[in-house]
Amino acid sequence: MTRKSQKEETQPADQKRPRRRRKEARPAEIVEAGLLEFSEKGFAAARLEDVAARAGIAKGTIYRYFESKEALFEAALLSRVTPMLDGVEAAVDAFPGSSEDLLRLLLTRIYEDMVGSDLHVLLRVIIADGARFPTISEAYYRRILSKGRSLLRRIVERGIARGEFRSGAVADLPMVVVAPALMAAIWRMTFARYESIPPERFLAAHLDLALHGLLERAPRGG
Amino acid sequence: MTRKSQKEETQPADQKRPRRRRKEARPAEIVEAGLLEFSEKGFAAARLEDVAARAGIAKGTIYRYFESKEALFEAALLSRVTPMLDGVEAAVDAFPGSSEDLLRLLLTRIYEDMVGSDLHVLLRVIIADGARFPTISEAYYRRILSKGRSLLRRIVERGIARGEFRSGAVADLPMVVVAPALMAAIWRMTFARYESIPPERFLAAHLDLALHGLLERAPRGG
DNA sequence: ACAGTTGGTGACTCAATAGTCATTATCACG
DNA sequence: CGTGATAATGACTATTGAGTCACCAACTGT
Repeated sequence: MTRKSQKEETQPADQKRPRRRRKEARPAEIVEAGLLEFSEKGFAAARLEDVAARAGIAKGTIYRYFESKEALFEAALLSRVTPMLDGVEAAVDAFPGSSEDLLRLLLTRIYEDMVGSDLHVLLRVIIADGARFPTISEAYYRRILSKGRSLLRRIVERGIARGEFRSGAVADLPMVVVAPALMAAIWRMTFARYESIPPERFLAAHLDLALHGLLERAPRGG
Repeated sequence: MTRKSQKEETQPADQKRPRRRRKEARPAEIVEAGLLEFSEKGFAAARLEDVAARAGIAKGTIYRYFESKEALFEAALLSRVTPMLDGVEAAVDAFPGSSEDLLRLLLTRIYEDMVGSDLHVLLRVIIADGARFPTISEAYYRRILSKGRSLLRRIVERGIARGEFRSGAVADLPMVVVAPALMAAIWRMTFARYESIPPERFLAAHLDLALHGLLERAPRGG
C-alpha cells in the first residue's frame, strides 16, 4: 500500500510526523497514553508499541523516560490516584458535619472517582500482575493503600469519639467498610458484559450496609 | 522438510517413564495438575509444559482431552467450586436455626473454603484474564456466580420473611454482604507479603459489619 | 552557519510458550 | 501371538512483544 498522502494537514495514522524534541512534555504525554492503554487492555496485554503510537512517538522513546513497562505503569497509577486521594483527604479533614454524612461523602466519592471512571481497571493490574511484578503491588501498598487505610481509620475513630459509630470488630479492620466498592469495580470490569449493574445501585446497597453496620443508631431514612 | 527423529537423546539410565494408555484417568489427573499450576502462577503464567510434567505426561497429551488452555481452566475451576457450592447450598437449605446463625455459618464457610484454601487464587484468573478470555468469565458468571447469588438472595429473603433482617437497599443487592470476603481473598494473594492479615480477623470484622448491617435488632454479643 | 549535543527512531534481538502433527508405543482383541 | 486402532509423544511452528542500540536529525550556542 502506498504511504504517500496527498494532504499533509490531515493526520491519518500513516502520516509521518516530523520529529520534535520536547523533553519536558514527553513524560506526561507518555503517562497519559499509558493510562489509556492500561485501562483498555490491562498490564500484560497493553503493548508499548500502542502506547507510543497514542503518544505520537516511537517505542524507543518511551525508554528514554521510563525504565520499563512496570515503571511506566507505576507512574501512570500514581499520577491519577495520588491527587484523587489527596483531594479526598482534604475534604475529610475539613468536614464539619456528622460522621454519617462524612461516610456518605467518602463512599459517594469513591464511586464517582473510582468505579465511575476508567480508573477501576488499574485495580485489575494490581490484582492480576501484582504477584508476578512486585514493583506494582508494592507501590500500591506503600503509596496508596496505606494512605487510604489511615484515612478510613481516622474517619471511624472520629465517629467513635463523637459517639456516632460503634466500636468493635469493624473498627479493628475498617477496610471491610469499603469492600463493596471493590466488588463494584470488579463487577464492572468483569461481568458488566453479562449483566450491567449501575454504580448507583451498588452505592445504595453499600451505604445501607455500611451505615447500619457502623452507626450506633439507625441512619437517617433507614 | 523431513523431521529427523533422532533417538540420540536417550536418557542414560535415567528414569524415563514408560508410556501408558490410560484414557479414563487422564482428564482428572490433568485437571488436578492444572489446578495446582493455575493456583501457583495464575492463568497467563501457568505453562502447559509444567502442567503436563506435573501430570506425568507430555504436553501434547493435554490436547487430546482439552480444547485449549482456557477449556482446561474452566474444567479445573468447576471441578472444585461446584461441589463446594453444592455443599453450602445443602447446608443452607437444611438449616433450622435463626437467620443470624445461618449468615454466620455461610460467611464462616466462605472463609474456610475460599479464603483459607488455595482456591482464592482462581479468583485472580477470573479478574485478570476474564476480560481477554470471555470463556473464563462467562463460565464463572453462568455456572457459579448466578448460583451463589440466588443462594444469598434466598438467605436474605428468609431472614426478612422471619422478621429477622431488615429489608432495604442491601436486600436489593445482597452480594454486597459478601464483599469483605472478596477483599480478604484479594488481600491474601496480593498484599499478604507486605502485611499478613489472618482470615479470622477479616471474618470477625465481616460478621460484625454484615450482622449489624442486616439485622433488625443488634446481634448476639454485639 | 556550523558543529556538537542529545532527543528521537524503528529494525532488530531475544525469550517465551500455545498449539500442531508426524511419528511411535501400547494394548485389546481376534 | 500378531496386528490394527489409537493414546501418547515432543520436536517444531508460529506469534507475540519487551527491550536494545546504532544511527538520525532537531535544536543550541557561538
